[in-house]
Amino acid sequence: MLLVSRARIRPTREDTRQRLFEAAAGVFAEHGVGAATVEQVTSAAGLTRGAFYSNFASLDELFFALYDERAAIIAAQVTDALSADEGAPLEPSIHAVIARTAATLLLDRDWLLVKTDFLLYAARHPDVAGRLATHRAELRAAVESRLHGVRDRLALPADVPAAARAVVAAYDGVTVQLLLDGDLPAARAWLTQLLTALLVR
Amino acid sequence: MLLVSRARIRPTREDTRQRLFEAAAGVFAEHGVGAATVEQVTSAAGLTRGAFYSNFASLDELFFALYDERAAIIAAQVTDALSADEGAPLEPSIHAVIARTAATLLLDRDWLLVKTDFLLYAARHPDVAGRLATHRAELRAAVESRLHGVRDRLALPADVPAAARAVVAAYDGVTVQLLLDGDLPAARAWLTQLLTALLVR
DNA sequence: TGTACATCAGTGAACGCGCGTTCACTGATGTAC
DNA sequence: TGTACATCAGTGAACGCGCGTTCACTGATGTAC
Repeated sequence: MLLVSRARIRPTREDTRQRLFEAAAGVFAEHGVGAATVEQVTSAAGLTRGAFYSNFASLDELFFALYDERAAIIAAQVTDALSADEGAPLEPSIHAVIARTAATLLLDRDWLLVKTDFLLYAARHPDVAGRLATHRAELRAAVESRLHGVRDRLALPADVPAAARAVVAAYDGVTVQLLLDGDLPAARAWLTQLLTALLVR
Repeated sequence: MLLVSRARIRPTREDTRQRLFEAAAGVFAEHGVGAATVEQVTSAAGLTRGAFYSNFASLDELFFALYDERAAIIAAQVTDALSADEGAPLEPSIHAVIARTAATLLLDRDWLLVKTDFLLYAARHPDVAGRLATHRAELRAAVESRLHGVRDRLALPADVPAAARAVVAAYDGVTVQLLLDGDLPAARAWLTQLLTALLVR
């Protein structure tokens, strides 16, 4: 049984995994998946390379695990944020929905870098493309379900799925611009403008 | 003076550079810039590593030179294609302009991979981001100049630059989808649909 | 046209480093008595 | 509560490979006479 009174000296296995995750997120964002090394990740985590091999079989495996974890968190956040006011007594205006979508979708630069790296990885290794497709489908489903509430006011009212895909395309397009200039407020404004043009009749 | 009558045995320096370019385009597309090695490029070109160092200082330098060359070719192609019917007796319909834009912009998968790799590289190394910005500005200018011909029929008639940026954003968004599924006809159709929604009043 | 010489692009062997991967070992944690 | 033992997560040294980079050399091309 675990002695709660005595302070724990050695971190649990899960602690170590988490430290590797966090260090890897930074290293992958900075150098890219292709160029990252085990040494960079473990030294950023303050561990030895042996610790890495005790927890993962390869950098790719860590990269996938990291992507899955972060993608799940983000999908849940987006779903929560978008469905928060659903079924409220007063149906929100479509502009309010767009504002919330634009505010929710754009995330921090490190994640965009890792996500784009994963896009390239998936494009080059079709066998892992399914992971990315799953994540995108989750986001699309969240947007779609949100759009149903305002479907009569959509520019493409008969085709909510197409509208949701258009939202994702606009998001991807703005992501590229954001990666280039790093101007988050401008990206949000631009995304709002695009979504309005795409969705409002 | 060069003897034209005798068949040339040894390729010119420019030939070698070109062979390295072509081999590198394939290797970068397949493995990514981060993971590509000098050995992969030179063996794909049928040369030794020494030949590489006789022509370039580093893989990065080759990558930049390749990007510049291809980007210039593509910018010229797009400009030509879009301005081909300008000043024609009959102003083309906006739908014709959209169709031509959609047909012109989407290019082969290898280029999309390299281009996206360069996007990530630029995002991580702001000092080279200017090269990419230049290329994007050329494309945007070509689109913008084309849109002027149909400005009265645009959804954003007062703001042709914004319309041109929207075209680029839609293009970037569709690029992501195309990298994932490789379905070029679907991507073209989808780009046409997005551009129509964005541009046609 | 022919010969002797200079140039220099590409060769391929060599060197050394960094990295991936392994593994005997350490010492903290958990368990049995 | 205390002691002896088992487990096993992480250490860090070691090995070997692949790669970047260099450089003396080769032989095709260009030039001078």
